[in-house]
Amino acid sequence: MARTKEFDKELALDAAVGVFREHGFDGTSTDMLVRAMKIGRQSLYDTFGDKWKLYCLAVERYSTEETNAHLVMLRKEPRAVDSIRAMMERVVETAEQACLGISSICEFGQSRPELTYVYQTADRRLMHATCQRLEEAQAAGDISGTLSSDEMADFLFASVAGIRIAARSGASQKQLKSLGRLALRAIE
Amino acid sequence: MARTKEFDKELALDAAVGVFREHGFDGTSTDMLVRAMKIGRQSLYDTFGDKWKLYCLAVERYSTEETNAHLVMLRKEPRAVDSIRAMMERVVETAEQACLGISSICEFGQSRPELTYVYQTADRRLMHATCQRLEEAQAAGDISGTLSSDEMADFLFASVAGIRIAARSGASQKQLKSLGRLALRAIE
DNA sequence: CCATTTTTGGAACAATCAGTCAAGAAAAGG
DNA sequence: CCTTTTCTTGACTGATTGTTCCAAAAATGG
Repeated sequence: MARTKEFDKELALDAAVGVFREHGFDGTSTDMLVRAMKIGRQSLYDTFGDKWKLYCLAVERYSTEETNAHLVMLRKEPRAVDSIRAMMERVVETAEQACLGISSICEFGQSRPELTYVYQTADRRLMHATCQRLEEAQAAGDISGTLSSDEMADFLFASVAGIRIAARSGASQKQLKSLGRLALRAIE
Repeated sequence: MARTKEFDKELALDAAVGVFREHGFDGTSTDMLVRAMKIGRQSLYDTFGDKWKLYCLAVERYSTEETNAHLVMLRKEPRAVDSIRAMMERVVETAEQACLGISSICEFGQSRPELTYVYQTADRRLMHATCQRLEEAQAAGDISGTLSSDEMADFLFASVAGIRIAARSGASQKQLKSLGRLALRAIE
């Protein structure tokens, strides 16, 4: 198997994520992609098929990476409630970067099954881990025992979306911190 | 002043809002607009200038109407806390419709000053009324007295965004209700 | 009825779009 | 060295974009 020159596919995908998250699918031209990914146009089509397939791949990659980052936080602290807090704090700190997940949901809603599947896959994985941690925190008496872990997790992820949109609309870091704090307050 | 035939400008704008909120600016073609607004293409350009100006006008109209709807809720109930709840409940009930404000912020962030100005104007008006009501509720002892009205209002609006995105990503009415309830729980 | 104004529809515009083709440059393996 | 594979480049193709022009149709006011 002759391994010849190959550009870094993952790196190129990351660059595509960077463009898509900032300008959306319709707002991104193939020229913008080629420039950002630093590959020839032909390589783009050979490697990723077409613009839509590349977008789906970018959304998928972003989703799994973002989910992984959340999971890392969720396992960071021994006390479950501290991990939950760590997860929200990371969101606050990284909120200045546009979220491709939210952008994609806004742009396409439920109209593209291949995207919906990607969202759901990531959501299920994240939901599972979060609920587990939330139940631990409940058992430890650190958060409310009357709420179901499902609705708490749903609320936290809705809050994440709220925080990111607030950031995109120009909220200060101080305001974002306050949003994160209040989200946790709801489940205490 | 000869009043000649005129199509309903406001009605046409509403139709434009309907298309833009669902497909965004880049995802909307002038053909889609002309069809939805039920006017000739030339009338569109004569009346609204171009696609971008029409979009700005649509965002402005949507913002003020949405703000008005919030304000109506905020004044609906005698008890301040009931009004706040009414405001959130309306959001939950109407969440299946895409929000042009969120869509616009997602698509353009802070990159278009003329849009940013529209957001801020609506936000200021709504913020003022909400803080007033929140302080009333604090005085009545119905919500927390330790939080500032500003951060509570910010949080409620972030929650509105979170709820609407959850809806667009397919959350059930039951889930949305739970989100609204938990948002209020944060400021209790 | 006529004159004026507004709206319409289609044709045409240049610009840009996504995607393809072909030739050559660069890299890798022998 | 040469061959093979991969990548890049630029030109090219239709299709679609936003926008304008123009003439006909419709509606209004007198």
